[in-house]
Amino acid sequence: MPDKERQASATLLAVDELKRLIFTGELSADSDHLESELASRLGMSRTPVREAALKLETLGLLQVRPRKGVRIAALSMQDMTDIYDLLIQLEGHAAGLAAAAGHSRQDLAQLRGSIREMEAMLWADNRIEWAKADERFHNELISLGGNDRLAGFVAMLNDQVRRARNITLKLRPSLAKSNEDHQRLFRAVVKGDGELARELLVEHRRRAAGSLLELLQQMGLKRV
Amino acid sequence: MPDKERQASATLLAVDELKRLIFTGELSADSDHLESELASRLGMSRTPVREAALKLETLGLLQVRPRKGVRIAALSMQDMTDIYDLLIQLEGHAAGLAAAAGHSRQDLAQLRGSIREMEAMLWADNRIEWAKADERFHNELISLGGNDRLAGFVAMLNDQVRRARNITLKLRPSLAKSNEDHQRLFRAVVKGDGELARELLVEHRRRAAGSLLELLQQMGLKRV
DNA sequence: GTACAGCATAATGTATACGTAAAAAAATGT
DNA sequence: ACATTTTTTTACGTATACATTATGCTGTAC
Repeated sequence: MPDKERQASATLLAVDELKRLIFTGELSADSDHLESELASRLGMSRTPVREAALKLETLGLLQVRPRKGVRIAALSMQDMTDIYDLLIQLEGHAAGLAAAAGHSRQDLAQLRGSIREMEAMLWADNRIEWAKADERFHNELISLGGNDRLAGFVAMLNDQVRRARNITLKLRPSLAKSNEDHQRLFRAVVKGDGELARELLVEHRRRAAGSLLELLQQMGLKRV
Repeated sequence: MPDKERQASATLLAVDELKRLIFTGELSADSDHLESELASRLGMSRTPVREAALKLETLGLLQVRPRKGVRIAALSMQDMTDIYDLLIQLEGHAAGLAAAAGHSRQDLAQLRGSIREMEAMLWADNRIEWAKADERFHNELISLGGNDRLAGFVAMLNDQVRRARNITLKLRPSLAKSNEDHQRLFRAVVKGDGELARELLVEHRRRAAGSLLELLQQMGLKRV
């Protein structure tokens, strides 16, 4: 059997790599970069880099500015509150849909698995892996809602705040409380109680958003 | 003074023009088009057309498919219900924010103007202009909510259903009922009652979405 | 020393060229 | 006649070349 993995296009590689550079902060917020510079950095010509930049622009991660190159988007506190307000509404609605859809225990197996994983990582005090499992849990829940566009919007907003979330991840207190929330949310979904699932999700996210914003303010970060 | 209007870039022209062709149906749903074909049609080279296509792809209006050209996105009934479900949530939330923000009568002048315009167009039986004023009203309301990303998402979803909406515009009954809704919604916003504004918006949109979907089903359109 | 004009420079926006891979067409054998 | 292999064509993905235009610098005038 020949190589199974298909040859990814340079443009898609550029999208992934630029995202990575943005999320890790290697390309810092509000910094400018020439297309040619990024191209040589990624080992390709300007064309795929430019195409990737245009995609990332519509995703809100950067701006392509005439003759100024690419500017990595930074978020003000207002942006952060706007994004979290939206995220809470969208995820809350999705949680309601997921619960109301009446999924079988089989459908919810992955969700349960993510919760278990989070518990394990909590014990192991591994925040990185805990955060990954947390995101998996939320993504699975949203998928169970069944509205792909909603899931897309949520993914987009999550990408926009990923840098900020990474910064504060190490400092956030009480991941244990988070795990309790997930347990209760899961039970609400199993029960098929959409309204309860929605409320629990909203409360859960609201608290997380609040503590994240507080942390950023304590750190004195005006733009992230 | 030299020409004040700045020379729009070919890529932005291509975006606008392709949007227009998609909205009017000149590029019909599920149809395929070569990049070179579109380029000569728009009187430019492949590059800006391709860049525009990539942008429109992330906006959900078409797909760029390897060696098949661009395919104009068609919506299934499921897509339509997903989109309207999302639109209702987002606009409802925005209406609540707009009302709760406690805007002055001055801030609401444009909103009032759009309502007046709709009433006038209702009397004149001009559905095209009525629809434009209707969209203006909704956009202004959302802007008053103050969350630009929310407004962007709504605009994106509106673009995705624009074709379908155009098709059914001529057939929709009772625009008068719509106008009543707007009046009541406006009063709720003036009063600063966020919860009421939200409910009114949600009901208003739900009914409109329901009748639109019903019309499409009656017409036997599986994909629009 | 300051202001302005003209020029040089640099980076984008767009066009074009080209290699590659997939699809279509043709040819060959059974 | 049908299946299979080979050839040819086609359209994209990417690289490169070029034109355009903003920006900054330099020089000159006041």
